[in-house]
Amino acid sequence: MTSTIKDVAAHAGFSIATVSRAINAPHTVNPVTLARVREAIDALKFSPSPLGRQLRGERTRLIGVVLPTLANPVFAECLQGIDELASAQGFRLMLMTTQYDAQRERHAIETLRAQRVEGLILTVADADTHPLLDELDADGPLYVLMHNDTKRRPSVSVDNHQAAFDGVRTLITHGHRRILMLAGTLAASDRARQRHAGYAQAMRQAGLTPAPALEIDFNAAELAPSVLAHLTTGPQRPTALFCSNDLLAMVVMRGLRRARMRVPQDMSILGFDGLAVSELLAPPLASIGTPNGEIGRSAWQRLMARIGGEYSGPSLGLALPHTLREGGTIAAIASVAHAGSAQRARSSIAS
Amino acid sequence: MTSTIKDVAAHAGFSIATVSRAINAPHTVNPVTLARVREAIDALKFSPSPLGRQLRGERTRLIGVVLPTLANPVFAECLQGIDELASAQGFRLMLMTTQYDAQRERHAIETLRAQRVEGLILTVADADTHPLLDELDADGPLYVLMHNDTKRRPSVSVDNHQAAFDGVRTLITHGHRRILMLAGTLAASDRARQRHAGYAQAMRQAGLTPAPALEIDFNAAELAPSVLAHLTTGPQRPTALFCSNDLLAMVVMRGLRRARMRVPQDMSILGFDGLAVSELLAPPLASIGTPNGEIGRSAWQRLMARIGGEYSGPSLGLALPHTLREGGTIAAIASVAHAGSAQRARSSIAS
DNA sequence: ATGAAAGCGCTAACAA
DNA sequence: TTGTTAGCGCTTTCAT
Repeated sequence: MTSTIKDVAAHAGFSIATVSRAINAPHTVNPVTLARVREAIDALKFSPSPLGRQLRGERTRLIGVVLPTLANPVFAECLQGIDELASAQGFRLMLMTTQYDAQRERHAIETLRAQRVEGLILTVADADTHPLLDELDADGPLYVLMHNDTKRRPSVSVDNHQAAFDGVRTLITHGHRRILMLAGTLAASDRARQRHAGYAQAMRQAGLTPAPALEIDFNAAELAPSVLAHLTTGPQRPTALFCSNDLLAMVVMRGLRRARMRVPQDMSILGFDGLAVSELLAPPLASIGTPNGEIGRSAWQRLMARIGGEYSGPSLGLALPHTLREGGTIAAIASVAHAGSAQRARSSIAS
Repeated sequence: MTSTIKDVAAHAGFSIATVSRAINAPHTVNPVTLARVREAIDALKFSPSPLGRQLRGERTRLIGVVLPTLANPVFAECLQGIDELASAQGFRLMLMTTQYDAQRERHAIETLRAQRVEGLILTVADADTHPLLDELDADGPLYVLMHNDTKRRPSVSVDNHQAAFDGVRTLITHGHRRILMLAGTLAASDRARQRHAGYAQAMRQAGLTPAPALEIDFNAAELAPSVLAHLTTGPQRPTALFCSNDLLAMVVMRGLRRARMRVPQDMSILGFDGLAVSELLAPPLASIGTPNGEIGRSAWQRLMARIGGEYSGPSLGLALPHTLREGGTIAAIASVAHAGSAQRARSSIAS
């Protein structure tokens, strides 16, 4: 294994060039020679070092993947999709996570670039205004964005605006009028903004007034009391929450339950991501689903197309279809009106 | 960026050797020279190609990670832990997943080895009988196993036997006597066997008869009718289920609910993994927790120790402490006895 | 303190 | 068809 092409050449009694050819262009070498070389390769358990090839300026067969985090299954699922195709096609993946930090995004890209990856698949905080991406556009490597829904750069995503619009429409259709949007770590991201825009449009179109997104630190795993109060008290309290991702929705759901609010009777909840696990909740979380595995695979294919030079210039941003999973966390507004009965039910659950 | 050490040398007016020294051993070069070289480096935005270094036989600063899947957050969390330390220490991670397939395990290891990784962190299906690991011991890169609980090789895990024992003890303490163990894809893995052994020991110690683990394909996302029947009907039906992982537990929980079984009143459930998401269920899943991030970090540290030559021979298998998260899915057996009331409750929920 | 040169494993002209 | 040779970018003797 630690043997080199030289060893094989010596063992087989030919030059290293012949060995190289035997490996890379078998048809150009005499069958008998070929056989001998192969024998030697087997005997020495030789496998050509990618390093030599890579340095030689050949294709490195290395793809860099930059993700915010793996703690969110969304990205783990994307990565899974990428990995499927990558390993099937003999590429190696180099992974870096950024924790949504611009500094780390820069570092990751530079590291990967230094490693001479042939391409990059990335999810960044903000795709439109990212100077790094301009640099990549300028002198490579080629990249495809994932989950960054932008028209200006090659990307695979869903139409976040439309998806949020559809979801909020559904809430409105169920009779909700006081709908609040909750956003997590993504608050500063392009996705969050687009989702909020979709929410706002749906609200306005129904003659309702959109509110700014309420930012939640969902790593805290506990809902802040002030937030909870905001959600649960007062005559203007929302009857439905649109959460910018499922993890957040799950945390909120739990927080509400602890405050003796019933979901969906006292509060409807709509998530975003369509995580497999969130469907296992009781009731299953209603959520706008993004085809994560497919997004990963699709990003891979686009990247390969770009690398192969068959890049279709016109369609920069590819939006895959989103789905609307109607779980059990959306109630028609009628059932919310009866504060009295909700009250009763609540106390019956109490401790 | 695409500039080489040569360009820098030319630009600075020194030889490439001096540039190399300026980078790797600044103190050995004249301060004035150093300044000039650095200037050139900045001007050309030069960063040394890892490829050259790697080929030169230097350290590649590359670590391979081999995991069964990323669809299970357990591994995503481990990877997250690894990545934290790796990027902090300037290492690059090369990732491959195996889908629990021995063939792919082999392929992954060979690929990574060919890439000249300095070390390997892996989770394999069966650590004890794995011929590949013997090869690695012989002349592979150094490795550390993760979540493979074996005494024979360097590994970081929990004591699966003990953990399962503790968990099942708790079920028994709650009065359960007919406890069944359910296993998923891991059925063939060393972990699953150890967990089953722990289950069996706890059962026997309480004078109960352990049953073979019931194998469930939890990728199906639906419980097979035959399985469901097995769990829910007959006088010998179990009152508690010990699931070999949380994902499985979640699927089972949902399946039971659909069959109008209440958790925990009609069936207690104990999971394994302690996933963050499973705690967001209602009720929160009782689960034996493994410190995944910590396992990842710990595996990293052991690997670094081995690579650095400070390997502590004696303690091959490191078992991190597991936790027992007592969620809401375990009921004392008394409440199960009243089949009548359960029946009533069930029908009141019906459709 | 600096430079010249060899070589890591490999591929691709170019020769024979 | 096969061999010779020149690098790819870098580090590292060994000279100077």
